Amino acid sequence: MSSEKNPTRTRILKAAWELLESNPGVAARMSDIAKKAGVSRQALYLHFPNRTELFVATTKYMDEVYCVQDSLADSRGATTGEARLEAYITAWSAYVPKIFGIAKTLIVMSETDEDAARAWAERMQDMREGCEAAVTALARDGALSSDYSETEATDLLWTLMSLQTWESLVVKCGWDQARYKATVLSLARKALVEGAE
Amino acid sequence: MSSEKNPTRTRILKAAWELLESNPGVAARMSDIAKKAGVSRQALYLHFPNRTELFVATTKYMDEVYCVQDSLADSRGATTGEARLEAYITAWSAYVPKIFGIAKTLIVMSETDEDAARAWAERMQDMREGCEAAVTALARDGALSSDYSETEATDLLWTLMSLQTWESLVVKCGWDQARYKATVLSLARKALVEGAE
DNA sequence: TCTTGACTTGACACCGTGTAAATTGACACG
DNA sequence: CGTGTCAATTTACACGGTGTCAAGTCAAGA
Repeated sequence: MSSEKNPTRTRILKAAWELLESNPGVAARMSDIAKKAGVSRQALYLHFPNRTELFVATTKYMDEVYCVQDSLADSRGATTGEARLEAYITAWSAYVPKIFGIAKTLIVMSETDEDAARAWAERMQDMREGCEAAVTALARDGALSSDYSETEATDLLWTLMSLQTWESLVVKCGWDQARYKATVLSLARKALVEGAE
Repeated sequence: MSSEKNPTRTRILKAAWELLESNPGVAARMSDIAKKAGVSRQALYLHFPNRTELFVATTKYMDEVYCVQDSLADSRGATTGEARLEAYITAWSAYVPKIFGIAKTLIVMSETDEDAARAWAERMQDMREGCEAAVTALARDGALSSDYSETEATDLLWTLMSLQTWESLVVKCGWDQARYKATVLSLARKALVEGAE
């Protein structure tokens, strides 16, 4: 939608996206983004009130491009709780590497910037709801481990699936995506599914 | 040792410590630290070449105060691999909350500061060696799960025990320390120990 | 032709880090 | 007693990055 509406705005968003993706965490400067977009630095402030809001808008733009809702919603089709758990972990695993660059930047900024913190927390809340749904489905099946309450199980799953865990295994330890996914899934099963091997 | 040697230097270190502990991640400014230490901002530069080095020195000062080596070394006394795993997780669990404030700051700084990144990576390397030792002990006992190579098992344990995992469960989800420790231990056992329930 | 809106240029204020120079005050040594 | 030295102070400034402001350009459209 916004692609048609406002060409330079999307040009800026794409520039920000590429920069954040190519070196995650290292917050790109406004002048870098402007240069990449072929636009003056001040033009950025015509479209976004400040740096943080530009980055937040970039994440929203990405969600739009990759129809996030659709891909994460797939897990809702699963019948059993265990199938749902697997479907959700699979969908999320595919999503994480795409958003890592910008997400990492937002996480780092969260430490000093209130708006960034709120924006990021909101996204993580959405993700948490998916975890919660999987846990609830497990509980409904009577398959949830007695070691954890539903809330604790959600906390744990949410932590296992966090960007930080992905970063640790994939980026820092050099695991490939398939190994990562299989391990998180296995860990989640062993911890949360009653009687799992 | 340094406590005797150089009073103002340690006063600065203590001030930095307190500030970093009270609001983790939000990198305290030099002027804040100076004010807290009751010293001019410029005096800081007489003792430390720059902000990063001041923070790195603060972590070393903390290690000195809490004899880290001693407490982490306890796990070496354990006979079986499983006992060693438990001892190491126990020791580390007790240590994490103490260093969290400053560690978080260093992690955030790592994204933009080369020196901070190196200093932090070095500390994490030390921690990793402890994980590796526990995994090796498990393998020696023939108790290491066949799902993972020794390297992978070390990666996984290292990730489970990372500050990020602690932060997610304890800070963001509000778990208490005992619950955190029990869960990480249980997770590590289920994942890494062959035939663990 | 006149207007409007998007964008540009150039200048500037603000903040935080790091550097530099000149000054004060205490203490030790001959 | 003066002298040197060392720690710390004050004041000032350069630099880089964000965000603001004012004035000017330029093309499209009524």
